[in-house]
Amino acid sequence: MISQKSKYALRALLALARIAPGETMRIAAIAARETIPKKFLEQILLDLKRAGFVASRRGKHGGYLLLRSPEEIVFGDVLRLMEGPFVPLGCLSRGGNRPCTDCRDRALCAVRRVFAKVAAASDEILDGTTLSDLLADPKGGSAVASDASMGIARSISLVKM
Amino acid sequence: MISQKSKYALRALLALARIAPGETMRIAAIAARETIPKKFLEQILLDLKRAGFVASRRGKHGGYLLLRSPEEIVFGDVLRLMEGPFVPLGCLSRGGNRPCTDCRDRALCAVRRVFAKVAAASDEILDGTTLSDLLADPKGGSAVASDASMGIARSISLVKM
DNA sequence: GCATTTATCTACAAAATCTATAGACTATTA
DNA sequence: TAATAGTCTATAGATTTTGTAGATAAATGC
Repeated sequence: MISQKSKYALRALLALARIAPGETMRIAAIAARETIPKKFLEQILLDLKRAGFVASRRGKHGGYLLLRSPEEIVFGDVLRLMEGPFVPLGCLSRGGNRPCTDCRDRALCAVRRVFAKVAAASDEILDGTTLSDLLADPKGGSAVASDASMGIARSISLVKM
Repeated sequence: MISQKSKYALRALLALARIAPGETMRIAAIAARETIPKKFLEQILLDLKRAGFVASRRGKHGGYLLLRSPEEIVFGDVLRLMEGPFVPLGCLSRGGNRPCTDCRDRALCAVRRVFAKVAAASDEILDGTTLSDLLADPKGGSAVASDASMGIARSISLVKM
């Protein structure tokens, strides 16, 4: 389950993506517009700033602005910043293959292997979607085709183990 | 991130899948074999029992056994039992389309749409993997092909929105 | 310079969730 | 009827999440 913090971060970035390039938006304005607790949002924006997603200006006419263009702001990057590695198992940190501490036999590793697939499939979507995908087309979201019905998922190609 | 509880549940089921059909395995034995706190495992097994995955016998020579065959025990079902709906956003309960309470504008819905894809991709893997997949082939896990390298994910076909 | 505005920082607190433990109880078997 | 093994309810400790408080620092306009 994604945290409120991540959701707030994505919404704040989307709010900033909607203003004119070079302009700023105040924390209070973002908070009001997106229904986010202001003091909580402050911390989130600082995290986003330290990670280089946004910049800020102080004083009158201050506020926040995007530091990268919406095409360059990838969902997966934002989520990994806010949540730590977005993986279903602790031992599955991005690219890492270190065993879990309580992984004594093949059984757990088998479990791990399944969740590695889940993580890879999630990353594929999250790393293939940027802010601009959401701005451009309210129906779409990423380059991935989407025309099947809920229960009838068919195949995923090339999921890394 | 998957909970310890789910991991324990899957490991316990795998342990039961490895004994001869019709035989039982005691809680204490499962706990020792899989390094799971015994009293915690008790609760987990009760949940699994109420959901119809396992049955139990009391008294001497009692214990637990699988109620369904390993081919019929689907990862996704176990996880949804232990974790609630395995989706990245609260408003994405299985099949449901009810809006989030704080989903005021298109922006958040756009966020929601991306995570719907993630949920669908996860479900596809988790619902396509059974206990028997793990028992049969320690290298495999599900029917999904897996031969790409980590960073080079390519395409996912037919992810439901 | 001074007041105002706005972001920055550190610490803390309330709430929820996760993980696990305790202990009394019930059913089964020998 | 004693021993074994699952059942049930309550609770406690730890961690994480979510949010708040209050002081500080920088920029701007007058």
